[in-house]
This record gives sequence, structure tokens and C-alpha cells, in this order.
Amino acid sequence: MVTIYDIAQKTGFSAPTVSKVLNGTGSISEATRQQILSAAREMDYKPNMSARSLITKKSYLIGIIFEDSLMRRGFEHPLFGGVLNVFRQEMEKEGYDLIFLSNTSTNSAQTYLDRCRYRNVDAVVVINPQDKQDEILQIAAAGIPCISTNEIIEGVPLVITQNEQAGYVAGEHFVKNGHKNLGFIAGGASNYSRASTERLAGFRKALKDNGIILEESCVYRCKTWFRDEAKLGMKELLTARPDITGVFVSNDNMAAGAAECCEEMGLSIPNDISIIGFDDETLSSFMNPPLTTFRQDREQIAKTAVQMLLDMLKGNDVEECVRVPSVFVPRKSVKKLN
Amino acid sequence: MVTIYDIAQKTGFSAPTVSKVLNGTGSISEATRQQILSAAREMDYKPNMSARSLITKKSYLIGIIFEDSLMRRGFEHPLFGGVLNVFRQEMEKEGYDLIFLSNTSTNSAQTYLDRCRYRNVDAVVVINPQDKQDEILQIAAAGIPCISTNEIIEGVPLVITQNEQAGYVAGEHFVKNGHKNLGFIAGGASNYSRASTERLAGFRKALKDNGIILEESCVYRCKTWFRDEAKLGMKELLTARPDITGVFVSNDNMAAGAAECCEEMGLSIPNDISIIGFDDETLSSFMNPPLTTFRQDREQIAKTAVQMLLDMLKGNDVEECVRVPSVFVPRKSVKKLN
DNA sequence: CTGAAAGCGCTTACAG
DNA sequence: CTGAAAGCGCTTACAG
Repeated sequence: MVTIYDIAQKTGFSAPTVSKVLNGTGSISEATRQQILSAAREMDYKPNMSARSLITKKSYLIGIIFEDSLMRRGFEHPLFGGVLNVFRQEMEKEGYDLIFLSNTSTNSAQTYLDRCRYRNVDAVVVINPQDKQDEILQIAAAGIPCISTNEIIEGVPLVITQNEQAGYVAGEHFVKNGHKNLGFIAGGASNYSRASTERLAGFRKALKDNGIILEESCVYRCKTWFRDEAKLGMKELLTARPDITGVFVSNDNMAAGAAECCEEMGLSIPNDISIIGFDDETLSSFMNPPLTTFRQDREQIAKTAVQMLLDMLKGNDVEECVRVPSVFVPRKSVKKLN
Repeated sequence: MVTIYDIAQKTGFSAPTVSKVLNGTGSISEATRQQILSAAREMDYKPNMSARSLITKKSYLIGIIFEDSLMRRGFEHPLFGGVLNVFRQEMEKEGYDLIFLSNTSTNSAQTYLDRCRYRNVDAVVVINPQDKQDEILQIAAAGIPCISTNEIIEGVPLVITQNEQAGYVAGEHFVKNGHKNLGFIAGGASNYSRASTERLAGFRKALKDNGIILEESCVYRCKTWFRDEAKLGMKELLTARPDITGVFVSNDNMAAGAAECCEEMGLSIPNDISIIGFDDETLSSFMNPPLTTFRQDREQIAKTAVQMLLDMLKGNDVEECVRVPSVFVPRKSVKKLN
């Protein structure tokens, strides 16, 4: 391993001078600059980040909190895998590397903040919803820039889909197609989730604006985001309210569960029941019929998060919350009535 | 930030003694051990990895090479996203953290080896196929333990699916169901890929063992792993060989393309054409009819890779190549003839 | 069993 | 414009 001392020795300058040239700091004569630079190139010098980080307290490391205990889809989750991917690309362009913040540390219970300190990360991104909100607050409180791309955590800047607007569009779409008796199946995590709450609010508002009141008996709140629970929910909903003709389901995976329920009940989609999902998973276009759904804009979410985090890294204040529009993907799971 | 000097000062011992206690090295009296440990706990001491790494040359960091330029599925790839996820969990249990090795470094062209040195990684895992085999060889040549979970790189230990065996099972399945005229659509990357080669070899052998010769006109070799090219390939195959009744396609995504082709040609699956895919993507069970396919065992692949890497980290030799069986998932896309 | 000394590779005041 | 000195937080011989 070649160090700045090797370069100093070879060129006859001192280590600090070499350091300044390599970092572009201080004032250095052009001649020595060139000499040192070419020596560095020739010797194939590579900086040692540990040493640099030790003294500058800057690591060019972004800690990723990716803990998918609630959705259980890992990196394959249609939104979070995509967000992580784009986030990574954009951050690397800026010279930052991504490191996973471990939450399964064997050696004693370590908090996320402990891990941040251990690895000296410059900033943190929280990719998916999870239950350790208190630990994330610790990070923010410690002054480490931190951003969330989904979970709403008071005091942590957030980039998230315009859920309410999407809910409104879903409601409008049903109404436009002549549906009056509608249902809603919400996803959740131990309790009913925020994203679902927002989608429901928009949905309800769209109906209300069209003179339709969404009754409580038409809303089923799941405690998970799993297909099976949605299937069950659909059954309850349709049994309690056989008048329902269309249901907005909180994600495609759950919509698939709802569709399964319909099939078992001998109901045809969209002839008997219309369905709108959320997330535009790959499977959605393969469902029979292809599922009408919404696509969350992972690109935009990730890029916005990167910009904001970069801003925070510079010490600037950023907005508390940026909302990113989703894209409505109409397919064939909603029937036009009359 | 509390350092070992703070602990030394508080307890009256020296920094080296504190260090030894914290690391469990050297011989220390039980009394001082307890004193120092409790002081550390009380002061909420956290080691600084940069400092430790600088001197020990060990970072407890595993570099991930995840560069999905060929499949373009990012973390959502049914195999690689899953492998990374399990690999991460297992590695973290062992006290290692995962860091992405950047390949888009803005500041001058850096090789993966440069990035390894920069970040001081202890070992490297290559998750998906990519074209920078030479750079990966550099890593191995530099003595950094390195393992691949898919790409075959001479000299780099490999954990990979038993592709040939899977191909054999696919061939047998067709034959058992009375198929005699079979086709094969291979996936590839710029050139025809190794995984496909292996699957083809097994497929061909199964047919041969049953007295059937797979002619070259029944094999279509794609240059990508994309759906569209498979769709095109299916068209060519079926046009050139209208006698074909069953096709083995290199992945499910491509199988979906092949199915699309059939639909456009007015051919029904499985009545006119039977199809077997590979990967068991979520979409596969939603296809119409549900696709018969193979599931690669991400869990087993990742866990094996971790064990081997751990072994290499200890300085042990490991096997050159470990093959993991895949699971055959029969569904409804293969017709039983006569 | 414990500690004084040196050093990992680098950067930051500071002096000239 | 350049360099001597000090130090980041830690560990490793080595001596006692």
C-alpha cells in the first residue's frame, strides 16, 4: 500500500504538501502540484479512507436502514427495492458509498445510532416503514442528517407519494364508471397504516364530492400488508355488503388476495366486482384481468431524497415533507356500469 | 464521543489495558476487567471503527458487487435480490457489515480493487453476472477473499444452481408428458450465457436418454435476458419448426414473452404449445395458465456463500464450486399429450 | 498483570 | 508556497 509518505519521499516534498495537492486544499505552486500528481498516478496511490475519516470525521458513507419486517418482501418490494437502487446510483455519483446499518448485531444490543457512530456514517436514509422510530429519532437528535423515503417520523424530512391524491383519483375513476357502492381494504402494520389512511381520505373525499358517503361498514382495515388477510377482508366486506361493486385495495399483492376471494365466491372481475390496486407490481399486468393500479415514482422519490440529503449535508435546512405524484395505470379490472 | 482514553482516565488504568479488556486480548485480572467493562457501559463507549481499522487492517466490511447492467431488474431480480437479502442477514450475524462497491465513481476511473482498498473491505461478494470479470480477478489476485453467487469466474469460488440437473428435469417432464418435438430458448448477455448453456446441456441429455435428438433448428439463442427478444425468438422457432409442442425458456420473464408470442399467433398454452420457465417469479403463478418453472434456492445459495467466505476469511481453502439444487415447480403450462 | 512508547495513514493549524 | 509538529482513536510489541 502506497501512502502519502511514499509520494513525499519520491518527490522530495513533505507529507502535508502531498496531502494538500491530493485534496486541492491550501495554496500550492503549479509546478509541485504537477510533480506530486504525476508521482501519485505513477505509484498508483489510493487514499486510505480509515485514516482520512479518523481525522476529518467524514466518511462519505451513507447508512441505509432497510429492514423489511413488515412487508416481508425484502429487496423485491416493488417500491423499496427500486428506491434503494436509484438512491444508490445517485449517491455514488456524488462520491458517497452506501452501507447497510445492521440491526442484528450479535455483540450486545446496539441501536442504529450506535451503528452510525461505529461506522462513522455521514448521513442516514430510512427506506421502508418499520417500527424502530425511536431509534431513528435518536439519529436525527444526534445531528446526523437523516431522511425517510416512506415512513413518517416527526422531525425527519420525508419524501413520499401523494397518497391522498391517488386515493382521490381511484375514487373518481370508480364514480366516473358508474360505481356508487364502494369498498376499501386498507393495509397496515400491527395497526392500520398511515399510507392507507391517506389513500382512504382521498378516496372518501372523491366520493363525497360526488355525493356518495363511504360508510364504515365498507372499510376493512388489515393489520398486515399480506395477501391472505386481504382475501379474508374481501370476504367479510362482500358478505356484509353484497351491494358493493368496486373495491380499492391498498396494494397489488393484497388486490391479488381480494381477487382470489372473488374467484372462490364465484364472482367475476370486473363483471361482478371491480378492483383497483396500488404499486403496479409485475404480477399486476399478468392478472386476469390485468389490474388497474397506481405506480409510485421510485425514480423521483429517490432523486428528491438524494437532493435533500445533500442539502442537509451542507448544513442547509430542507422541507419537512415533499410529496411525489403517483401515476394512475388503468387496465381492465374496473367495469363501466350502464 | 467517548474514547478509550476517557475510560482509562476514569478507571485509572492505561489505554492499552482498556483496549485489551474491550477486545478480550492479553491477560487481565478479573477485577480490572470488571471495572473497565462497567465504566465502558456507564459511559456508553462505542469503538471507532476507522481508528481500529487503520491499525488492524481489518474493517469487518464486505464489499458487494451488485451491478445489474445485464438483467436490468435491479434488486427486484427474483434471484439476486433474494440472495443479497439472505447474504446480508447471515453476514451481519457474524459481525460484518455490507457496503456497496461503487462502479460509477465520479473522481477518475477507479477499479473495483481501488474501491476495495479505499474502503479497506475484508472480502467481496459478486452477486450477479456482469462483464467486469477482469476487475474481479484483480481483487482475487490481490489476496482479498472473493466469492461469486452466480457468475463463473476462473479462480473465484462459486455457489450456483445445478442448472444442468434442472435442464434434465425439464426435459424429462416434457418427455413424460408425451412431448417429442421440443424447443429451447436461451438467455444471454452479449453472447449466449453459461447458465443457459448448462440448462441446455441437461435438457439435451434428458431428451437423448429418451431417444430424442434436439436439433439445432430447435434452439434459439437470445443475446439478452429480455422478454421482447424471447418473444421474437419464439416466433422464429415456431415458424421454422411448426412441429414443436413444448419449449423450455431460460427465465420466466422470457417465458412471458414467449407466451405473448403464442397469443399473437393464435396458439393456446398449453393446448397448442407447452412452456417451462425458470426462476419462479411472482408473476409466474399469475400467468394464464400458471407457469411451470424452477425455483432457485436463494437461501441455500446465500448461506453457502457466507460459510465459504467465512472460511476464506480464516485463511482456509474452499471448494472451487458448490452446486445448489433448484426446486421444480409444476403448474399448468405443460399439456399431457395422448 | 499492567503501562510507556511507537505507529497505523492521514490532515490541520501554525510558522516561516 | 512549503514543512515541522501534533493529533485523530486505536492496537501492538515490548518491558517490567
